[in-house]
Amino acid sequence: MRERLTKERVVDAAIAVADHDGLDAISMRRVGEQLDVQAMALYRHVSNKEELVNSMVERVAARFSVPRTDVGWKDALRASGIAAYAVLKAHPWASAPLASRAHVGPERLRYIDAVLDRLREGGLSVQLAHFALHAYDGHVMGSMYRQARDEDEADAGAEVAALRAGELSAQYPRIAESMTEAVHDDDAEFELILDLILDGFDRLARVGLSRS
Amino acid sequence: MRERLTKERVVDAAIAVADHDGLDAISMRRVGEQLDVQAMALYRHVSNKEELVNSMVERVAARFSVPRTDVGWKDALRASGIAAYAVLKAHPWASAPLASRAHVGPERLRYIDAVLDRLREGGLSVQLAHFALHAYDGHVMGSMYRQARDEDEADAGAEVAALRAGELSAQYPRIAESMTEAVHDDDAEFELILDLILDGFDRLARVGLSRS
DNA sequence: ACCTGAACACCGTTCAAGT
DNA sequence: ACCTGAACACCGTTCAAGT
Repeated sequence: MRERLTKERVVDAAIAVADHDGLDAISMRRVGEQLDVQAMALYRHVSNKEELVNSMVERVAARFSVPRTDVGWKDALRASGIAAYAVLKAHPWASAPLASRAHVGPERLRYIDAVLDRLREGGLSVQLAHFALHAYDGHVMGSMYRQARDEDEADAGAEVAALRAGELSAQYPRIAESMTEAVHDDDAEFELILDLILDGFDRLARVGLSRS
Repeated sequence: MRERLTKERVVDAAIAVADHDGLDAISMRRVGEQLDVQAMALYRHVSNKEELVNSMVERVAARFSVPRTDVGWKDALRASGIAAYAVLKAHPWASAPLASRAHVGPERLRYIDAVLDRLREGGLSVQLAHFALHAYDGHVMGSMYRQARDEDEADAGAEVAALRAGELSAQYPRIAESMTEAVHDDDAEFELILDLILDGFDRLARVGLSRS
């Protein structure tokens, strides 16, 4: 009845749990349950929980598509950034480990190398490309990290609730203004800042960063 | 002998533990031990672990100094960003909760309101200031979040170790180039990207973002 | 060869009991 | 009023045992 366990099935099951209930819901017992197996059986396929999580993250990173080489570097990186953002939207729990750079595996390296290559081709020095990678990557992973927590916990806190209700607007007038007048469109915001980063580094590259 | 417990002492002890061993080392039993008290005694002063962590984060946020109002907005925000970054460097465990926007308390709101005020004064529309806040805040909190994990775990992974050893440089040539030729100066990187963000939004404000 | 049961040292948290 | 002990339902992980 029960299929034989494989590492692939273990990681799949863990991803299903995380997609449903978040990364904190991952426990060896819970993943085992998902597979109709005792927690201890998982240790045949992953050496410990950390390796399981790393494998889950790698699986997500494997879905990041490398920037195209047949269009301009900014267009290519813009598109690959938006694509990675979309992948993360489907697996928001992966944002935290990805943003924190805990364990960088081969899939991640493949992606990073391709991004660096585009940046270099865009005329950025090795030094500037290194900075640009961190700005780009930090923005892509970091944006989803912030959003993930904004949603999944309704743990807004008493103050934010009061703000939303219109109280405290005297105490924090600019926040009140922002909450009532600004459009809160995470996707538009993501793209605007992404462009700002790419254009900013383009400008720096063209000015020529002599020190490097 | 033992001083009476107060919420302040509980939070102080927890911060000491986190400064020493990271956020994951925080447990009610461990914090109790630090205070020569059973874990259960802490529940007199915090309603649960989540509230304890929120209080720890608020204490760090209390040390963020608001941007000055007697200099230009970009200089002011540049300085306050660097100051916040320095505070986080002393308490890197706070970066994760701050970057994720889990629980925003009064100290955080005070800081955010002041940043928004400077941005508005710089001529940014409500909409643009809202985006700029996220870019600015995400960069400040996010940079330290990445660095925190880069260091505290020597869990670099087999691949990164191999890269450092010069192997795999054929497979990931751009990463190899970056590792050998680029200067890895986190502070300089932080400031360059901070400037890029501030200058970018300044430019957008001056061009006039008609939609908003 | 593959999975399980029992066990160990941890968690957060509740609640009745001690002083 | 303030702290503790015992307990409950969880963790990750080890190891000997079962099939």
